[in-house]
Amino acid sequence: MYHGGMGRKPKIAGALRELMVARGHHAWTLEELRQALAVRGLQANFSSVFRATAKLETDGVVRRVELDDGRTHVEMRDEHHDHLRCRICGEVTPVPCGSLSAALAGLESTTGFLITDHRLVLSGTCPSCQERAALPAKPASPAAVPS
Amino acid sequence: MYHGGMGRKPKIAGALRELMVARGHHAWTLEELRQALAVRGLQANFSSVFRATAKLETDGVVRRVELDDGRTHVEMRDEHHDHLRCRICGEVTPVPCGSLSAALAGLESTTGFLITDHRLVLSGTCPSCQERAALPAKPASPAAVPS
DNA sequence: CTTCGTGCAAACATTTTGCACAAAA
DNA sequence: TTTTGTGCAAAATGTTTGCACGAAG
Repeated sequence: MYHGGMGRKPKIAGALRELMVARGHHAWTLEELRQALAVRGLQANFSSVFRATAKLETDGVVRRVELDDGRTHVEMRDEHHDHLRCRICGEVTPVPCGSLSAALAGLESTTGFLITDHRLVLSGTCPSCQERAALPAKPASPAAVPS
Repeated sequence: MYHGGMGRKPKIAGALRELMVARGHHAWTLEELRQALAVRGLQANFSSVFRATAKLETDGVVRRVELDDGRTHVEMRDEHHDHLRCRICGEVTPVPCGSLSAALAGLESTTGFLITDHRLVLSGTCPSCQERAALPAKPASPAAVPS
């Protein structure tokens, strides 16, 4: 016995757009999107999130990007940018790729390739995690410093 | 009834190294490696290729890179470089990333990130595929020119 | 003996699709 | 009615691990 359409709270795709334009987070995995919807009171199935984002992609609203954690991420499709990902906290920050353009133009002429797209994933440590790493593990227990 | 060790033709890892240093191909998927071994007469199991490459990675001989086709690729670990991938024929060409270094240094100071690694995947059309696309589908049927 | 590399199968993680069905048009 | 969006289950895809076992030391 199926109960698919259920109450069918109107729309997942719409809620996803609201979520993603609200920012605070930049590149979402499908599971992150599903959980964020749940927090907002919309219990959606993973498949539905998958299909809703697929539709948003078709409509040109979002773009799918592969960062380096094996899962696909979805982001709003504003102007092109690259990605800075902190290896410690995992947060993804967009960065403009202006300084790259010149380098790409040079590559086109030296390689003969027609470059139609690029994706630059930068890995490193974000400022907050650098601070955290610089501090003793806890001021309260200075003897607990690991190395 | 298992017959695991079989004849155990000496070594997969060694054969993989030979394959990969021989070049002609740059970034290999595990399946590509397995097939290439088969052509050379070494029937290896996918898992064995997986583990052999894992070992090579641990030994610092190869590196794993995620290009944009969903599968993991393996490449020899010489100096760092970026990747040009043709969207038509799929061939991957390494390119030096010298011109990028300056841009990265600039990003470090403007973002506060400590950038420890990067991966640039360029997509486009390689020279051969550009030629192929520019030609009429076949010289024998000039009326078949698409646009 | 122990260690290592291997084949095979199964587990695992993630993405995608098939099907039924409710709501909307 | 048809179309669309949905839940659920299962398939598809790619990666990883468990286990037996032969070869090497």
